[in-house]
Amino acid sequence: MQVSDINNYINQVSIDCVIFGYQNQKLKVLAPKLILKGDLWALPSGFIQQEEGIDQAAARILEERTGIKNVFLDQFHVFGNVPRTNNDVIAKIVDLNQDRVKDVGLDETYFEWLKQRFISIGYYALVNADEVVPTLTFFDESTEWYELENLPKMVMDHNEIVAKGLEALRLNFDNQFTRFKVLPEKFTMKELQELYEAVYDKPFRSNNFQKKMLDLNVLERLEKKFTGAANKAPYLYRFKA
Amino acid sequence: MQVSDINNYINQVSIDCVIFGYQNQKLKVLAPKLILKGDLWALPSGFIQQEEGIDQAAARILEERTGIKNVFLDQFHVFGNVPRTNNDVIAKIVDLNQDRVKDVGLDETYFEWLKQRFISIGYYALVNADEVVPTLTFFDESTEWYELENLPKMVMDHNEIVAKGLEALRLNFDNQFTRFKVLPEKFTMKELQELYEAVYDKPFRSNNFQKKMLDLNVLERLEKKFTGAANKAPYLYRFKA
DNA sequence: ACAAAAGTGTTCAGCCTACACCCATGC
DNA sequence: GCATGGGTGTAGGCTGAACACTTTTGT
Repeated sequence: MQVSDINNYINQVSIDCVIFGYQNQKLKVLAPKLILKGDLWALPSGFIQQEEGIDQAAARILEERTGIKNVFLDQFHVFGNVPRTNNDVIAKIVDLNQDRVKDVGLDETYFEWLKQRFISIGYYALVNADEVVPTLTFFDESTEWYELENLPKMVMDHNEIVAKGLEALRLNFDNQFTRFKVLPEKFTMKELQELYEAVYDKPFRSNNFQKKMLDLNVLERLEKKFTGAANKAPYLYRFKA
Repeated sequence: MQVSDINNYINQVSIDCVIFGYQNQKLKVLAPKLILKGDLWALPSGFIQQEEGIDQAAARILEERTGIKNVFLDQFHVFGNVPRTNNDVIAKIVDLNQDRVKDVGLDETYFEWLKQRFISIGYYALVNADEVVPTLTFFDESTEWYELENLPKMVMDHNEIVAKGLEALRLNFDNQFTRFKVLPEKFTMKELQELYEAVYDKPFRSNNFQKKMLDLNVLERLEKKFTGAANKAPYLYRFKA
């Protein structure tokens, strides 16, 4: 991050990404832990360049933080009620990490810029957690996946942003689940059901679930999958083109 | 509008208000006509002050343009894909209205500021059109209510913003209609139905409509309303506190 | 008595839920 | 054959739409 960059960003506007990850039949959220004495987390965030659209910016930020390209992202809300600054947290981090400040080429101007009031546009995405290779920024100590029940304390209104992002994910999931690349190319109905159960955190009945899915008319039934298990072989499905 | 104001605004962020008005059983949109040779309209817009939240800013902008206070406003989308500037339109208006520029205390700095790229937060509201006393800005020739079918050509993506605002209004109407102050304190079921029919631009069956409304459990039935007409007197209703 | 419009009841179809049953597979 | 889990069928309940009917009011 070069200081010159801040001149190319839109001022006082940020993008916060609620990156949901699917892993071991569980829905998780990616959250960097801030490099502080206390325990405090944040959402992966970034800023909007003058030449790029906001959707584009969100995709770039997500790629910078996770290494994953071509992810479907959806904007869900803008958070901009005052007071909304990270003033004290940034000051503390800078203070505690003086030794690293020069190494990474940051300077006081940048930190002051960050301490302004920000309006933040919330985006959510759903990715395969195992594909993610998190990149740490100057402010991060580590980045981990957290289950929604164990979500740690986050800066400002970031906990609220996650809650609203989850709400939006669930609300739109029937229309969007084919666009998230979390299942293998070919998958069984059971695998799709497990994904649904993770997202909504509740069980579905397999027969009714299958009926609902097939009625959506977005699945293509393929050959059967012989697993070697002592039971009927399930069909494989693929999303229609 | 003082030039000094732009230093107190958040840069490159605006708020566009889709102000729906109810009048003569019709749903309309408030749109100022730009003071140009050609015919071009825009949405009432404004900017966010450093000390105010975005919801607050939207309420202030709406009040500045319509004179109405305490209106329920809902944020529905952010528009921020590039290119998104009013460059040419502003240049033309300034050029055509040189004589008025100094009178109203505007200067080149302000116009240059306006020509930047803007990210715009969309809000919608629904008001009683007859209560509105529109205020004209430097850029407006007039301000009128337009029925949705006759919506004129607007700058940038403003037509799209209206479309998305209408979609949001309809989507949330069952949950929000009690918060819009467009009906009199006491109203008949028929009056409520006419409002619904205006919003959704389709007829409802009075018996099914009544059942649905009463099931929502937000209406309080009051005394009958004797109009003098040669038919059964309808009940009056009030929104529950 | 009658017309006009408000209000109520009732049936029908569609959808989701829940329970029961049948089928393929490997031991 | 039998346990296991996939897949299908069907009855019950809820919701919303359409139709028919009853009630109230002023002329």
